[in-house]
Amino acid sequence: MTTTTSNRPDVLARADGSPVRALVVDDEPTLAELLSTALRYEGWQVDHALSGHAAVRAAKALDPDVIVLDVMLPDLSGIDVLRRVRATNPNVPVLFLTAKDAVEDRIAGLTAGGDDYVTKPFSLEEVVARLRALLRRTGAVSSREEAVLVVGDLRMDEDSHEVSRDGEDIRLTATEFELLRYFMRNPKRVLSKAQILDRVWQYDFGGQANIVELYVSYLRRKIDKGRTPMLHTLRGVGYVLKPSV
Amino acid sequence: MTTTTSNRPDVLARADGSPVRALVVDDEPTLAELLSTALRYEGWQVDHALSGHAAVRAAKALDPDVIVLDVMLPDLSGIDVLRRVRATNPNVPVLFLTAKDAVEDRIAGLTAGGDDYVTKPFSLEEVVARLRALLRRTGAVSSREEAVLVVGDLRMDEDSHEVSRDGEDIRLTATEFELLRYFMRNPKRVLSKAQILDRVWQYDFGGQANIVELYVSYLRRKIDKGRTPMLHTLRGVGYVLKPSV
DNA sequence: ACCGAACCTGTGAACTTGCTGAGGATGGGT
DNA sequence: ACCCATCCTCAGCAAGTTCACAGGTTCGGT
Repeated sequence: MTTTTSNRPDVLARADGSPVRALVVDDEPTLAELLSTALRYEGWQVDHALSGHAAVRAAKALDPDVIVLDVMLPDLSGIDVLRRVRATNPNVPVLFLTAKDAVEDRIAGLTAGGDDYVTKPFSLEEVVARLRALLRRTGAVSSREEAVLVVGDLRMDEDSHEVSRDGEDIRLTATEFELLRYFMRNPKRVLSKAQILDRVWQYDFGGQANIVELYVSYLRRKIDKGRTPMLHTLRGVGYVLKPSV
Repeated sequence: MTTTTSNRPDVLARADGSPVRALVVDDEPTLAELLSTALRYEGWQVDHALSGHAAVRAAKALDPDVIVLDVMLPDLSGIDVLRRVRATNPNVPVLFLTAKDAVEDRIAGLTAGGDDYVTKPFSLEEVVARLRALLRRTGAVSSREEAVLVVGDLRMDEDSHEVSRDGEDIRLTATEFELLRYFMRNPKRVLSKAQILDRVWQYDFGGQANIVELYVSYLRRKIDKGRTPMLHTLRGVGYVLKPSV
């Protein structure tokens, strides 16, 4: 069961086994590209639209399983796009992108229907996690999978944010949680510091590169302290999370 | 029991197991959309009509289990719609939406048959709760479910509005009750402040965002004071209600 | 053994987030 | 008309979190 089309342990798929279809809507080409690439890496089929009108057309033509929608588009407001898209795709879940300091971007009611949003600047890990959560909830994909990640005796419940090792509860901060989630979604795979930085930190992070080392150190303190280590350093390469067995 | 079609603990269904069918009638597209999406998220099958005539037609065609009906439609009065709908669907329960300052006796006439109403602006949590109550009362759905929510030693009777923890009665205000109900319908799931705001507060709430913090604080005072805490803060993420075990 | 590079981690400052007391506004009930 | 419960704003405090920096440690190669 480990060797499917991808060696990722947890690629989501639709009921008929075909890949998840996502539509990314952002007028900034760089961001649209960044998101598209990240989602393709999840094994999904991705299209993107650079305007509201294009988004409405694309939604109609492609019938995506999920939509990532920047609420700040030049031609149509987020709510307009949503309404028009819902006219043809009444059930598609939407993840909204909104500026953090947006003067009340009127996101009110957007999460009410079960949709969700993330604020810019976001981390890719966060976007992907939320999309997966949306897909899980709406049942659009065949996920035998629960919202629980398990690696060895390490356990993470994405819904309740509970983490435990060998039954013992572990409290993590938001950043630690995201970092560990990234590791747990890629067990036994070496992740370089650059990869981790790109994935777990906000895309505009401009700080010192050793922040990853610092947080790995924090994580080890919480999950490896006094136990068989699961988080290993590969000098000059990166880090791996491996079952302690 | 964890792996049903949805991971919601309490999705209502009809006798034959098919989803509940709801018809939303409101001439304001945004509101109709908001309601429809929220009800779909409950796992129901939803259609909406934007006028009285369309509503009558839709009711005939769809034979819904429940109808959400704005009494203030441009083409037909609420009474007319009700009368015509009842001609083809004599038993369908109706939840009326009415403006706050609407004349009281008219509503009284409408709801005489066991129907119910909420005033605009409403909170989604309230609408959903009333609809669930209507469905329960009319027996249109197979609800093994009682009107009682239980999480750990916390108990809430939705019909009598009684709340107790470990046998001890707790008096809650209306807002506190709705907030706790939302938590109890989503135990062990992180709820963000935005989600809570969208769901528990009226859709036109434009106030300070820290209102959620305030009410969580009130709730804790009443349900957690001097006990093992059940309402936990996840900094930067949201809140979770968990059994104190 | 030695050396430099890579990595680890203690310290503390800056910042963010959440909590809660005080009090104003509102509205229903008597 | 008054009172009281409730809802909500505001603002200050407390606590948690993120991050830079720097000195210490480990590792691999020679």
